[in-house]
Amino acid sequence: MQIATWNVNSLRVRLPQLLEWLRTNPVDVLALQETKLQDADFPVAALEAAGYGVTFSGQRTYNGVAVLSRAPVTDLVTEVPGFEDAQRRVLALTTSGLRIIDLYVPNGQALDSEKFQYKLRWLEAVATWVAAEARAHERLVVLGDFNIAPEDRDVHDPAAWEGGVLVSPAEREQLQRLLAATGLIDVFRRFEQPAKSYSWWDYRMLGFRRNHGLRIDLILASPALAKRCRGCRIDIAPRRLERPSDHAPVLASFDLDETTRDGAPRD
DNA sequence: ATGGTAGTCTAACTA
Repeated sequence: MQIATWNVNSLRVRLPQLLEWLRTNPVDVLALQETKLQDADFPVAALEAAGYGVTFSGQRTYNGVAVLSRAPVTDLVTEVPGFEDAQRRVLALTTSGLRIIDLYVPNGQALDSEKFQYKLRWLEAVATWVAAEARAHERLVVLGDFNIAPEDRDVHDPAAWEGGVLVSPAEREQLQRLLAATGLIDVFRRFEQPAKSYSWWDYRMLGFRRNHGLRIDLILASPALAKRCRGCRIDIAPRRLERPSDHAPVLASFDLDETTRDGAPRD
């Protein structure tokens, strides 16, 4: 079972790249962010033809999340309980025995901005919701664009970023609180990784060519699922293409067989 | 000290 997340920064622009990527990376579940499409404009037919069911919560111009899945979907949620929000940033569903929560965390713009306060309030509400989902679902994956680099090793130049959004103590603490409250695990760090591994590079200042990136796209798994995670990697190939998204996809593979070859339960 | 690029939609906002 392969699961991935990709902030495509406009699904309309990136659809050809997405279809090509799915051909060579036939993942079972793909969480998308920043689709920037109203539901009526979602490219249902093209993705169904590629072998995926589509579930989406869209908005014109900004935000928008979607999940592509090979297996049927149930129990769709597109609102954070008790949190009024016109912005389409969350999508939860169940497929293949897994609870999937796709998140597009607010960027926050600047630490002294109204948008940063919104980011913190949003994270607070989402943490409460995800904690409830974690209690209800043993096999939970929370993935997406978190717009938070968890640690300094996830930042190309921590000194240059100090005092900025994506790395500030306030939002990092919110992320750590979410992990502590839910037991969720950042599976990327469960495996040996190349040094300076990032998932997002600014379009400006030759960010990608100089590997001036941040790792802000995460796959979090519940303890029961993290135990079954067999790998996690960032695929930077799409970031090299003409007219790329500023984010690269992140993939994780899970071994969900209930038993080993000799029939004994695996743990 | 500021700007650089991309997407949406042609003005300015968001990232």
